[in-house]
Amino acid sequence: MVKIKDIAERCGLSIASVSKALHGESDLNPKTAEYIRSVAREMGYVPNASARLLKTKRSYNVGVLFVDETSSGLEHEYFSSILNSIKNESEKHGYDITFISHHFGKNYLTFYEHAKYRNVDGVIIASVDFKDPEVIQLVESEIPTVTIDYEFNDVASVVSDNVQGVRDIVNFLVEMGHTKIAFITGDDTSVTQKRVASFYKTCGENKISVNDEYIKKGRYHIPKVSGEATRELLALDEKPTVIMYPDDYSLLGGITEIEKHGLKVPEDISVVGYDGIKLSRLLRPIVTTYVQNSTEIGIQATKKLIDLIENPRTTIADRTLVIGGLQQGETVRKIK
Amino acid sequence: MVKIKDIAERCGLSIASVSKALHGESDLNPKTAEYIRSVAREMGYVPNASARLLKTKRSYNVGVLFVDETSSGLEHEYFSSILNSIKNESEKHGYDITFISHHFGKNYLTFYEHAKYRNVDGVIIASVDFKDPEVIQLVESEIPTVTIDYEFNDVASVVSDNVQGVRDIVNFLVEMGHTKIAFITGDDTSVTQKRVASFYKTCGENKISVNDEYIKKGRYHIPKVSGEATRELLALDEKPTVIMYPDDYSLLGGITEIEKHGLKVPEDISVVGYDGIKLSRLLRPIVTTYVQNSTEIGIQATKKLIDLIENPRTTIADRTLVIGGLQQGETVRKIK
DNA sequence: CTGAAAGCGCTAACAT
DNA sequence: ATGTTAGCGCTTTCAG
Repeated sequence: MVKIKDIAERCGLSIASVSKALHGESDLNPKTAEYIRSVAREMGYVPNASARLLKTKRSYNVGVLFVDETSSGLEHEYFSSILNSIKNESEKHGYDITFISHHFGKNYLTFYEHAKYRNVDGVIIASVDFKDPEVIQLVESEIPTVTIDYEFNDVASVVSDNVQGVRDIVNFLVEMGHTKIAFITGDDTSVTQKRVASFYKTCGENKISVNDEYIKKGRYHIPKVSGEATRELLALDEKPTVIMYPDDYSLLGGITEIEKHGLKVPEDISVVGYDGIKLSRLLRPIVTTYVQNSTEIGIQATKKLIDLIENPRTTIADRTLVIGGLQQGETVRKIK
Repeated sequence: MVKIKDIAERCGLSIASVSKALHGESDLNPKTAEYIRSVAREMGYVPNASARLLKTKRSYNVGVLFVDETSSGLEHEYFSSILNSIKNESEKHGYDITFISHHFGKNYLTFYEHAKYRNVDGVIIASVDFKDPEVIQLVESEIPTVTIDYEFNDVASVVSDNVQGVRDIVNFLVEMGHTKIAFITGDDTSVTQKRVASFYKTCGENKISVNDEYIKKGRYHIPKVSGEATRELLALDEKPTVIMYPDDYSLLGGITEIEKHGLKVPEDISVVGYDGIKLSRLLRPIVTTYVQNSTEIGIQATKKLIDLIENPRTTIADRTLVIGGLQQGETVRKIK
């Protein structure tokens, strides 16, 4: 491994000069600097991030906390897309990514400890149980953090506009003549609470009285659960004319159930998803869904975090709202 | 930040003793060691991976090279699933993951340089252009590497059994009475070459003469391309009775095209995918596809790499074949 | 059993 | 314009 000292020796200069040349400091003869750089290049010099960090306390590493109970957080398109976006944006700024986890090396580390262990400059948190004491420990620590789809007081956040999302969906359904609207929700999280609140509010604005039997508790990304909820809805005396699902995967579970009953989408019953995964456009009929702008969410979160890291004084830990858009699709039928 | 020195001072001992206690060295009074550890715990000590690395040359960091032209490699379920599996397996062994990329911080770094910069102990390479000189530089370097779905001489690899996959598919099709089998391939990679070779071979074994018009060049994960290839196949005088697609996404593009022609799957024409993404089980009809064992691939690759890192002498850089399984599904119709 | 000291590769304040 | 030097936090010989 070639190091600064090697270059210094080869050039007959001090390591300080080499370091300066490599950083383009001004108090060095430009000729000398260029010479040093050419030698460095020729010798295949690559700086050592760890050695640098030890001195500067800056790792140029962004921690990413992305977990769920099933350890398959990355497999949900919404999150893998956000992650991909965080990765691309971070790299653009010269940062790398480190996944924060319960690092079971020799001994158990909490999220915060893991972040310290790897000296990350900041952490982006998404798709976790935000009530977890370890997550709270992390956001309350001195490490800059940005949360995605959740808001802590005084912590920067980037959130997809779930209120607007559900409002857009409901308004669209009303336009299409629907009033018997069922809603299968996701797990009980703040995102879900916002969606439900927006559902009631928008229904109210449209003078639609919500039938409580039409609200079913479901789970995110578990088609089977929404299939069951769908079955219950179909068993009602007064069936809904449209069912809203918590996400596009769940919608598929619902459609399967609907077809089992010999019904067709959207002729006999309409359905709406959420997320706007790529497949929602590939399926026939094209899925009616609210497309979350996952790429933008990742970009905003990363920019915010880097800003927080590099300009702690002038950056405020506010909330960034990212709006998506309704994909009208073909799974909602116009009534009357 | 509490460091070893702080603990040493608090205990009235030397930093050497503290370091030893923390590592459970035997040449230390057990009582003293336990005392030191309790103080460390109480003070909230977390080791500094970078400082340790500087001394030991071990980062406990695994580099992961995952790219494609569109910078969306992570969004393909096959790869995000492998990545998730690499992540989980690495963490189990006390390793973290660093994405290797063209790190555009101050100056451009090659993959190899980036790997050195971050001091990764080894690299897992997947989903890249394996002809890229930078990739070759990396695998030929002193850094331990494992490739996924590609084989270099003398480089450890973990590959999904594409030969068996296509064989299983073709044999199944033949059992179902098909002889007019079309095959839309993926990009021209070694994986594709293996699949095509296996296609010809298996057809031969079944005494089926392959009509060259039935072989179409396609692209992986681009439904539109396979849609077009499908259109060409449907325009033939003697249409195939079944079309094999390079992946499950592409299959959806094909189905869309088929339905545009007023044909139904599988009544009028059968289709087969590849990969076995989750959705392939959620769709109706359930997709007939070959399920690649992506989780196992990730686990094997990680284990191999760590073995290579920790036991360089005794570990051989061989090839590990991971087999999948045919998901019979419902998109292939039995003929006669 | 415990401690002193060297040094990993780098930066940056302080000389010269 | 260039060089000296003191660490960053840790491990690890080698002494005691």
